[in-house]
Parts: sequence; structure tokens; C-alpha cells
Amino acid sequence: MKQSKQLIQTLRETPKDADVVSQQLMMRAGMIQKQAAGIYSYFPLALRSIRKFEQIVREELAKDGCQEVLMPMVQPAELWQESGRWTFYGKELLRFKDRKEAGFCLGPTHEEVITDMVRRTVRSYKQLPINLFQVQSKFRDEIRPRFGLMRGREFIMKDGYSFHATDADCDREYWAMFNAYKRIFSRLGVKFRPVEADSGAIGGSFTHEFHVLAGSGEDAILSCDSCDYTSNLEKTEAPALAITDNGAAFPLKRDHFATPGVVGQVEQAAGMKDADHDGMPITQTSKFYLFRAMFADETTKLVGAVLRGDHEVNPVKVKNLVGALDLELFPLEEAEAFTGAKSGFMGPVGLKDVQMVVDLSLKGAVNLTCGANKTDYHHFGLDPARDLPGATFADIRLALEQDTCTRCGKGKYQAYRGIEVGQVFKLGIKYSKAMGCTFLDENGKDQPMIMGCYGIGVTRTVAAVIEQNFDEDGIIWPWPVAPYQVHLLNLDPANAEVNLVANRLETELEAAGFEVLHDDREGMSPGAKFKDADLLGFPLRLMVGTKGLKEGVVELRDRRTKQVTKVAPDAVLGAVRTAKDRIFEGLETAGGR
RNA sequence: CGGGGCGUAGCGCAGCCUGGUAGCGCAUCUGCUUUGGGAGCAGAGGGUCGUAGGUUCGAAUCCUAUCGCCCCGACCA
Repeated sequence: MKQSKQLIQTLRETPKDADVVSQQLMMRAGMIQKQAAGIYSYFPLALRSIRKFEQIVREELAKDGCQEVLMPMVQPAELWQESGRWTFYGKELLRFKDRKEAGFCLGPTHEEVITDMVRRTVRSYKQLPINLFQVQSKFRDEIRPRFGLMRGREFIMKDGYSFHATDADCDREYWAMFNAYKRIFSRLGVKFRPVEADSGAIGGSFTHEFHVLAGSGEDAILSCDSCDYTSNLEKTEAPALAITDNGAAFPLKRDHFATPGVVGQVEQAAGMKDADHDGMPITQTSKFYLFRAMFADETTKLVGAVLRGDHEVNPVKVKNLVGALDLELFPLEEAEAFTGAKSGFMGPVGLKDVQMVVDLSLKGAVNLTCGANKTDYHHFGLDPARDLPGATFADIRLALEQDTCTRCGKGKYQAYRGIEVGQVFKLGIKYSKAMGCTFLDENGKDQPMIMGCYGIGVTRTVAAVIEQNFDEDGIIWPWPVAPYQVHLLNLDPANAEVNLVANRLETELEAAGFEVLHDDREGMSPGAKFKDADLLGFPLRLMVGTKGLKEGVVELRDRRTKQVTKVAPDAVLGAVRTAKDRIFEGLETAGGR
């Protein structure tokens, strides 16, 4: 393919509003253009990568018997009213009316449509299980789209849905998809992890997210260095730490420490002074959070969370513990009014009508400090079990790197940043029940189908690949999704011999099945072509120039290692094959474990 | 939502404070010379200065509104 005929317009300078590496490089490489906040056009190079990844997805899903469909992006309001999400889904659901004033929305996901399709088609257990997927554009009107393709409003997604007669069969499919996803991301050639995640308010017994590891990832992940346990930080189980020995328990000393104006846990610990103490160890302090929990029956309740001073609360754990639908920090003004103390001096003692939860690492702890609910004062001698009657002890803290793994008890957690690119989820009968998607079982009884759903953010994955694979010069494409595999640089198109050799190599490599972009642009200095090639980042660069041909060689350069091999033109095909094999040997597929 | 910043040629920016009718680099086009890490010279095209009002003889510049874009935010519970 001749580059001079391709629509590839590189930019020397980084567009101002590109804030993450993948967006900067894709815009500079002329792969994408922004049309509006979170809405992009894909140019040929980008589309080639996207299509390649889609192809991997299709091939792997086909192995598990998944069937591809295509559903409408514009969906009728009625379906969403049936599932209850028309009102429940927030402003991310872009709603509008057609000329007849009928309600519609742009599909942010397709549970409703697929459920409708299946309920109108499938009637018997003999037609189950079935697993349908599509690759399609989604629209979610994000509050704050950012990070280029990683959190856009319109994006391409592979979404799949399975329907089963039994719970066990749904579980089987779940793990089949789990393994299919492992194959997909392994083939992609990136470092990734399947991660246990919180299943959220939707319910469902379990869910895994697939994360591409990258320093710029939005999600924190902890992974045991000894066993398989890998989880999203919002779910990671935290071990109960050994109780700090604070001596024999003494009664609660109210308002013991005067700590005027000292705010912040570390400063407070240092500021707690009396005859016997010049500051307290932070492990002997406690911190207190007041939440308002909202429940399915629309009631609310105050929940107080007590943790060791150096620990952070994990609101997701608190939410799940009290069985709330949603949990929010009690607004500061209301909290101050409720406790009678300014921020920094609130505490759990003596509060009425608050459900207290205490972190496991404080179970058995005594002689702690806590806010006195009186501005500028702290209590001393808190014994949660004694002073907080009715309190529940549970794991409610954020796990930390180097915490001991709760699963194997041996390893330590290692922290990673991840970009969530896929999720497998067991839906159960939430949609099938609400929408009457039923089948007749062996006994002729009507049953709601058990559903699973499985998503992969296609465009986000392509961006994530770049977030993980780049250097100061540009993108470093993994072979499987590189727009082209070989960038053939014709360094002197005006020279007949150079031209001849370059054209011959292009033909030869393409005939051998390689995807070659031949930079045959005239009047461009070699340096400029090198820069462009680095930016576009195809795995191999083949340079044909006057200088080399004088020695009877052309040069093959590995984009990632920057290693250059000089080969005779006749030996290029073999050298490219060898280089490809070498690249595949080094291909990162970690995470498949 | 709160706070901050920015909208001037395809991209990156200057000009604005102190009003006088728009400029630089890259990119694009033409010609000549160049050709191994973003070449040189000469010339050319391209902007109702986000939009709408207002002040003024005169507004990119001052005022008001509006739209768009970007960033940041909650060791305190």
C-alpha cells in the first residue's frame, strides 16, 4: 500500500485538548479527530486496528458458539419502561422524541432489546442456551467525557448476552466467556488481568472485570504476588491487622485531648498531648465517617464507620454490609449540625440512631482516641466493643499494597493501575422477569430465563493498548492490532534503483501476506519519514535508501527494541519472518493465569 | 455540582493590559536547489478573531450575556 495514496496526516505538535497519551498520539498520528466532547471520527489507520481487534473477538467468541447479531442504536422508550430503567437510568441515557412525539433513546447498552428479541423468538428449553453478541456503537451521555477514546460518549463496544434454562448452565457459560476473554486479551498482546469486581446495585452473584495494565489506568487493582487473587481495590478483601497493644483498658476519658484547630489525621495524632503523651501513634487513633444509606424501599439511615486513623474507608464495602442501594457521605453541614462538632472532631460515641460499623482491624482494640463531637476535643480510651453497643465489626477498609492476601494467607498485595476493557457479568433474571422473557421447561412450566452479559469496550481497548505501549517517539503497536505490520520507507523515491527495490519489496512482502505501508512520498527528507514512522509505530520498519543500496543492503528496524538488522534485498522476506517470530515470542500475554 | 483556565488560519501560539481594521511557526500549493533523524530559498492561498448584544467615529482588544472546550476538587467524616 502506497502511503502517498493514504489519508494519513500527521501532526508535529500535540493538540492542546488531548490530555492522555493515547489520545495525543492517535491525534498526532492522524488516526482520530474529535467532533465534539467525547465523540470521535476514526480515520483509516485507527479503523484498521479497531477491525483487527474486532476480528480477534469474533474468532474467539465463535469458538464458544456465540452468534453475531446487530441491534438498533435507537431504541423505543417502551422497552426501557418495561425494564424500569427509563426512570432509573440517569442522565447518561440520551432520550429524545421522534416527529410523532414518541419517546426514544440512544442505546447505552442493549439488555432491553436483546431480551425483547429473545422473548419473541425462544419458547422452549430446547432452544436454550443461546449466546448472542454484537459489535456496535454505544452512546452514554457521560457527565464529564475525558481521556480521549477511554471515556468517550460514543464508543464501539462488543456486547454479548446469554440465555439459559438453569442457573448452573448460566454459570458454565460465565466461565466459558471468562476463558474466551482471557484468550482474546492474550491474543491482543498486552499485559492484562482478570479482576474480581463489585457487582454493584444490579445484584448478581459475581463478576469479573478485565483490565489492561497501564500507569494511566483509572482503576486501582491489587494482585497477590503468590496466588491468583486479583481484585478491584473497591472489592479487595483487607486482612484484619494485629491489634496494637495499647495496654490495659481504661474507661473512656471524655474530652481528654484538647486539639484546637488541628485537622487531619496525622496532625491530630501529633497534636494529642497530655502529661503522659506527646502525640499519639496514629495506629491508636480512630477516624469516623458518617454516611447516609439509601435502601430499595426508599428509606434512609445514617451509618457511622469507625476505622483506625491510618486506614481509609471503602464505601463499597460499607454499602454492601448494610445492604444499601446507594451510600453517600452525609453532607458536611448536616453532619456538623447532627454531631454538634466541626469537621475533624466528630466521633462515634453517643450518637443516636446511627448504625455503627467498625473495621475488623479495631476488633479488640482499646484505649483509642476519637472525635468528641465537641469542636477542638478528642476522647481517649475508646473501646469500640464496650463504647459502641450494637456496632458491627467487619472488613470495611480499603486494602493496602503489602497487606497479606486474605485468600492464600501467604502473598502480599501488589498494586497496579488498570483500564477496564471488559466485563463478564451474571445478570440472573432481572431483565427476563421484568420483561417476561420466559420459556417452557421440561415440565411445561413457564420459567424466566437466566441471563449473563459480557462486554468489551473495543475502542477503549485500542486506546488502552497505546496507553501501555508507547515511548517518547510515538506508538509501539503490538503486532496483532498494528494498522500495518511493516513500514517500508523509501528514503529516496527520486532514485530509480531505490524506487525499484522498494517497490519490489512491497510486492514481495504483500504477496507473502504481510501488511505493508510503503512510504513513497516524494520531496520529504529521510528524517521526516523516520519521525513519522516512529509516531505511527508499526512493529517493523524497512528502510531502503541510496546509502544502504551502495553496500547492497536494506535495513530492518524493530520499533520496540530499536534494533537494526542489515540484510540484502533478496533476504528481506526471510528476515521479516524471523523478526515477526521474535516479536511474537516476546509478546506480552501475562494475566492469562 | 463547585472552583480555575482557554476559544484568533488545519495544528501550536502571539496580539488584548494601553481600541485604529490581524501576525508568527508548523502544515498546504508553485518553482528551484536538496535527500539517512522533522532541509533551504523565493513566492502563494487560507481567518466575519466561538456566538449574540452593548459602549465607541472605530472593537480580536472594553462591558454584558451565551455556547463550546480543557483542567482541578473532597489524608477533615
